[in-house]
Amino acid sequence: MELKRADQIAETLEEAVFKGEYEDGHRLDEIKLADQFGVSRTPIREALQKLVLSGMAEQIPRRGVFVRQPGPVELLEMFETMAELEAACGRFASARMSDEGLERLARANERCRDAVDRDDSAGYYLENEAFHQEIYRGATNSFLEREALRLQNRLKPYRRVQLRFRGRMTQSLSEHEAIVDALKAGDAELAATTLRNHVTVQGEKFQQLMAGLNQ
Amino acid sequence: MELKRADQIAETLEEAVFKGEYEDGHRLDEIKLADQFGVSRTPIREALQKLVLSGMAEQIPRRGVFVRQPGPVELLEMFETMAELEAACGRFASARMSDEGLERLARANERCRDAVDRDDSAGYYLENEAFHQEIYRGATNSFLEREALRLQNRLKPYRRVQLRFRGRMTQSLSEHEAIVDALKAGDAELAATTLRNHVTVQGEKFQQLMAGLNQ
DNA sequence: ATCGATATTCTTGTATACAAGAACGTTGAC
DNA sequence: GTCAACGTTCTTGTATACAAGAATATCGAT
Repeated sequence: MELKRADQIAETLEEAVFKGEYEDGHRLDEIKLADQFGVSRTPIREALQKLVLSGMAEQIPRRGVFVRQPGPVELLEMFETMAELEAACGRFASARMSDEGLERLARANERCRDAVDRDDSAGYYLENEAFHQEIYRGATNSFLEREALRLQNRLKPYRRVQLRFRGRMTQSLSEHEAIVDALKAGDAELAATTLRNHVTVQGEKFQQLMAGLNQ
Repeated sequence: MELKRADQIAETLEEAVFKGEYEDGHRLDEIKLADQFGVSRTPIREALQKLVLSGMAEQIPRRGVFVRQPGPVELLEMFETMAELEAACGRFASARMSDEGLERLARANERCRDAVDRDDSAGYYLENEAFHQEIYRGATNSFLEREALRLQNRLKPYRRVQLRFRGRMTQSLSEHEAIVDALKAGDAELAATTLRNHVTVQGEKFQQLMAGLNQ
């Protein structure tokens, strides 16, 4: 389906905020953006409203729309929440995932292993994402799946950095195998616990890296 | 802070959708709404976009904005997700809740008991809401607290009906006491389990009532 | 040089206009 | 009577205009 101009612009702006092209507190100027995109202010205003409602910017009435990059505390909280959502997905998936789903999950993890063998962190990152999305799908709860995808997407720029730690890909793969085993065994608690710990480690690695950069 | 007109209209429309004033699939006519609220289409369009982005309506480009009342399956999924979010809040709160917070929680539950004694389901409903919000706060994770509040608010029209079941208030109160005990004991798993079960029962009661009405 | 008041400029929120696409009604053929 | 094509009407998406409020600049007094 064809997106209207305002929606296209919203996607472009969200990507730019993700990439850090605008720093925290930057005011998104309607007139400048209208010039930049070659449109009137109306679709720009509509696009900015999307950013505000998704939490990537905040609006102060009659003052403007300001970019909001999450600080370290908020990121920690988001990773904690992501860990709990993934644990919930794992719990449901352990009972509800079909045999086909388990097959796809195992294959996604094999592609993760191939990426580790190649020392390919970009490939690992993509296959890791697909691995987790297979579990969200396996929870067989569309609402929870959407919530998990939304937060996974929100944390995308930060999830990547954890792979910079030496040995993290190998460790992550090992954790994946424990997750797959728990799901195959139909062990709800084990699936929940291994997933929660797996994502918690992601958040911790991120915090450690940020702490290192700020010194 | 003073809300702009568009935001005021959005709140009014959201309340109307909550209350079921618009049935599922109803097209929200920009021109009619502009007349009704005595404004131009511009703030109406902005308000409608809020409804779309919060999931209460869907937009089909160049066709219009249509109200989306969740069906039974989606409601079940939302209650399931709510149960998992509350379990997560309970897990964190068991370790992080302050003594003052535990005091406030116990007092909120005493007000629930008073409402049961009066056979006051409206009062119970309000105090029950405050009870749960105290646990969200006690999780000491602002992001998770906002997510839980958002879904609690979304499920508001449906949570109320469960109290129509005979004996449900007394049962709910009993479950509350188990929750308070688990939090006081600092038992993360018990807190999570009792909260998850408590909210799952809410969802189940709702389904049973809907099934009865549809016959 | 600094500070407060006032004036000016700029940006936002809303109103209105217009083009394009969708929905609906009418007409003619079968 | 039904269906397809065409014409008309209505609604949406975007452009532009304007008023109001916020931000910034300037000027005068100390």
